[in-house]
Amino acid sequence: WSGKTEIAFRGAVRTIRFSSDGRRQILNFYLPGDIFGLECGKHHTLSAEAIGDTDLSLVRRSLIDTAAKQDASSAQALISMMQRQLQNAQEHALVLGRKGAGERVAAFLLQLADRVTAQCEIDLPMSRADIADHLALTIETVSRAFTQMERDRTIALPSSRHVVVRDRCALELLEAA
Amino acid sequence: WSGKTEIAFRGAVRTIRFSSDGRRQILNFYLPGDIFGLECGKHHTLSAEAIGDTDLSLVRRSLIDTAAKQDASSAQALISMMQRQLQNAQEHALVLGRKGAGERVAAFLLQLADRVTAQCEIDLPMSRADIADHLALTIETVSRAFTQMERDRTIALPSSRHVVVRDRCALELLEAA
DNA sequence: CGAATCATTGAGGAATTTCAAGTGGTGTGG
DNA sequence: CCACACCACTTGAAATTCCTCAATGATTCG
Repeated sequence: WSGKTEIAFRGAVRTIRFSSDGRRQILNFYLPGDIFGLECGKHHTLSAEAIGDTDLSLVRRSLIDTAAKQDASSAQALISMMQRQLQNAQEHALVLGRKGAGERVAAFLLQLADRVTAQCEIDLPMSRADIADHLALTIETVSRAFTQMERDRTIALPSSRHVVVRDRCALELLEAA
Repeated sequence: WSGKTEIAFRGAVRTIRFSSDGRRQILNFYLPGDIFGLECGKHHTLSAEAIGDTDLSLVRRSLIDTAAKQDASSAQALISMMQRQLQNAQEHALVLGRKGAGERVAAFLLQLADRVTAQCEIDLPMSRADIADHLALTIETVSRAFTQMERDRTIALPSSRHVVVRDRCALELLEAA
């Protein structure tokens, strides 16, 4: 995968990097409407995978660059999208570096809740393993965090891929912990 | 601090984010010649501090943006700088997420070694606390990692702020571990 | 129904943090 | 010049958190 920028229409996408010894880190998940691939420079440093059936719109990188060259406003748009990506990456570093397991999962759920239309009903397109590799935890630890939140009545889990946020405040409190 | 992009001439700078409960995460260190502040969008999400005496060159953000608008090549330059920053942030997330204490310190030293002229003699401008807050470890763990490397003859520590890389291969091996 | 995959749960172990004490250099005042 | 205080750093032992390993449950699909 190289030289393309993409927009997810349906489904979900994960961007991945592998450490030298094969451990997987999921950098981000992309939902319908999100744009990704902006970071690709000359070297391929990451790969992207669809999660389940996904419709994408591909845009050649060269098209974007020439558009940015010719049109000041597209250049500005590109720059501010990259700024958001950069801030997002830094936020992620903060979460990985300075938060415990429960706090990471809470932050993840809140971030997701803000991105979907029904802000209390989240359909997780990704597996526990994906969440674990995004938050730098194990599957088991993620699962335990979910169960704990369910016990505390912070969330409900009608099914393992469907989360209902019962108490957003408690979730925000948990994130800060 | 806002709306400025800066170039370090002398000394060093750290960029910082605080988690809601006050824990500090140092996102990056900047050495002479480095450029930082590209990520600043409308909201201030991070702050920057000089480490010791530092000379800086400030550039108004608006100047950069207008330059990018008028000149295609400056826009391209800005975009590729941001790409590098983004890749760097993702690499950092990988380090924080998927590496142990020793590996993080090794990665940090290698990264630093590649940035200074004398590739084996590193003068650390930052304290152990700064390194700890960058690598998401404690002061003590960083200190222990240094001591361990010294015992293994991987590095030498003439003083606590001066590192001599004795065996770069061992360091690279350690990083991958 | 059985197999396969994904998720949950529990017990034990490993790595890092926390807490507490000690070292070493540096500057200051006697 | 030495005693002292101060700071950053180092070191050790105990505590905590998360991971590993192993078993069990739930859901889907042939």
